[in-house]
Amino acid sequence: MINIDATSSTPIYEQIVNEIKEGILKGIIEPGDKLPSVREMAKMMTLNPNTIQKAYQELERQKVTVTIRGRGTFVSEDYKPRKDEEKLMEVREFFKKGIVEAYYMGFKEEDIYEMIKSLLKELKGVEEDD
Amino acid sequence: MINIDATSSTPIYEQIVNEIKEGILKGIIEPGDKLPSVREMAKMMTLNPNTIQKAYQELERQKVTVTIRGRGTFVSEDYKPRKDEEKLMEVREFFKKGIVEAYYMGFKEEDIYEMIKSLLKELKGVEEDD
Amino acid sequence: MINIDATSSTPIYEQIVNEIKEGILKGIIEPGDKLPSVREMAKMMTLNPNTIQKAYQELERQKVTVTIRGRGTFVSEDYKPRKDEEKLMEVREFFKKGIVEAYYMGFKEEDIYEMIKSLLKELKGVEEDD
Amino acid sequence: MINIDATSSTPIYEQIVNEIKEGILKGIIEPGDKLPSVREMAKMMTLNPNTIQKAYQELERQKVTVTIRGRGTFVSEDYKPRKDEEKLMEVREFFKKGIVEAYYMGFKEEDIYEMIKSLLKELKGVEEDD
DNA sequence: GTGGTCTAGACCACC
DNA sequence: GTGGTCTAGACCACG
Repeated sequence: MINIDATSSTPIYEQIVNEIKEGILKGIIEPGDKLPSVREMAKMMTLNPNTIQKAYQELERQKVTVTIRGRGTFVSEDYKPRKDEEKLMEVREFFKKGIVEAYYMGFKEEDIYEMIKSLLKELKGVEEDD
Repeated sequence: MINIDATSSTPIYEQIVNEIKEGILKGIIEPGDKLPSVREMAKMMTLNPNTIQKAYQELERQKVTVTIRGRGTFVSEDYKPRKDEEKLMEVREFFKKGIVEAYYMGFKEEDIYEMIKSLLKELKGVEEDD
Repeated sequence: MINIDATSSTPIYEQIVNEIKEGILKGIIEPGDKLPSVREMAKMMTLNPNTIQKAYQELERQKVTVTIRGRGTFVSEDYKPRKDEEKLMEVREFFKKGIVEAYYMGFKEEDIYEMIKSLLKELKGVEEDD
Repeated sequence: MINIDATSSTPIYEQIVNEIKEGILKGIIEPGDKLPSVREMAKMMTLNPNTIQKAYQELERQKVTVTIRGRGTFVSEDYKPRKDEEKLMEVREFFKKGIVEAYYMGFKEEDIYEMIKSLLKELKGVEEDD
């Protein structure tokens, strides 16, 4: 389920964080679900346990997961979205970089909207029916 | 004109590249314009000339600028957009990360479209009226 | 294995790039092989690590190598040749310069073909027999 | 007749040298012909006279031209090809770089011979009938 | 004046 | 351990 590109410039632990957050949005992983243990995950993905550990810590820091001592790591059931100024700028930056690069690839506004639309569908399409 | 965030995890030279590409899109810098010399820019931004040099070389590698020996670095007059598969994935990734983070901030689809729209206006709004 | 001519007008980092690409063609270095670390290579060649770094980054930019974070730099296993117009012109230029200079040395057509043949053998002769 | 690319990494004076040597091979300029004066050439090509001067000096150093004080610069009538070891290595290097890059573009041996053949025709085709 | 290369030495994030 | 970034300062070729 989790695809890692070892040659990417994005750190592996960050790729894991992204993939898990994406999996939750898509409904593949649900609130309350237990994540595999650090060791288990490390073995599955043939990665250094320290890398998984760092990913889990980051997820917890973002309140996406909670860790219960002795039980494991679970997807938060009561995740409360929080807009802080910093996060908002970060999102803007992602979009801005995307748009700038898109323009330099010859994209038109419509192409950009098209891509956004397709990504929105991919990420939340599952729950579209509620 | 160029804002650098020294605390950002994005390397300084990359921030410079982004800012210049953005400035060109916005029409603040125009094709044919000369960029400040490496030393001049370094002094202006109180950065090491090597850092500017790296940014300029990356811009040239991307064909955003051309350098003329002994004269300086200029914004390309004949930039030809090219879509390669890799670049396309990169853009998709930027947007995907933006959308995922936006959802985790509590954004709705409309909020995302709103932000994209505002960014598109900011980046290309100047030329929209001709 | 890598021979550097410090007196050459060709930059050292570029000589390194060329030598490594040549080594791969000759089969001396194989896809998947790890290159010496930047520091190791720098020590071996008594060069500054930054110089090696620049060579390695250029190799990666050309997709000749990939780097895996924390592990090192490796020869690409899946190198996909791509002809772009610009590269084609570059190759033509190399050959043209070679031919012009050859004529000025008194070479005949046969001599030129002879030299090309000998170089082709040298560069790919190893795999010729499979 | 002389095409200069100001954005090329090849120095302008060197491009001039190459173009003139090529023109002589092609028979466009003939032994005994007078080259335009430095100032004249500089005005024609809108280049700095120093650049032309440097090109002419290099041509003379290579014995491709001779300068007669007060009369001007002329294409040598009695050019004697000289193979020195150094020149030979230089030619080999040009060809080697061309071949290496050609292989990395996906060229086969035949493609390389094809390109060489086409260049030979282009450069000496005119005199093929003697 | 311009950009390009190189050295020396430092600090950092990642695995 | 690995590569990546940055500073400081030097030297060079080119126009």
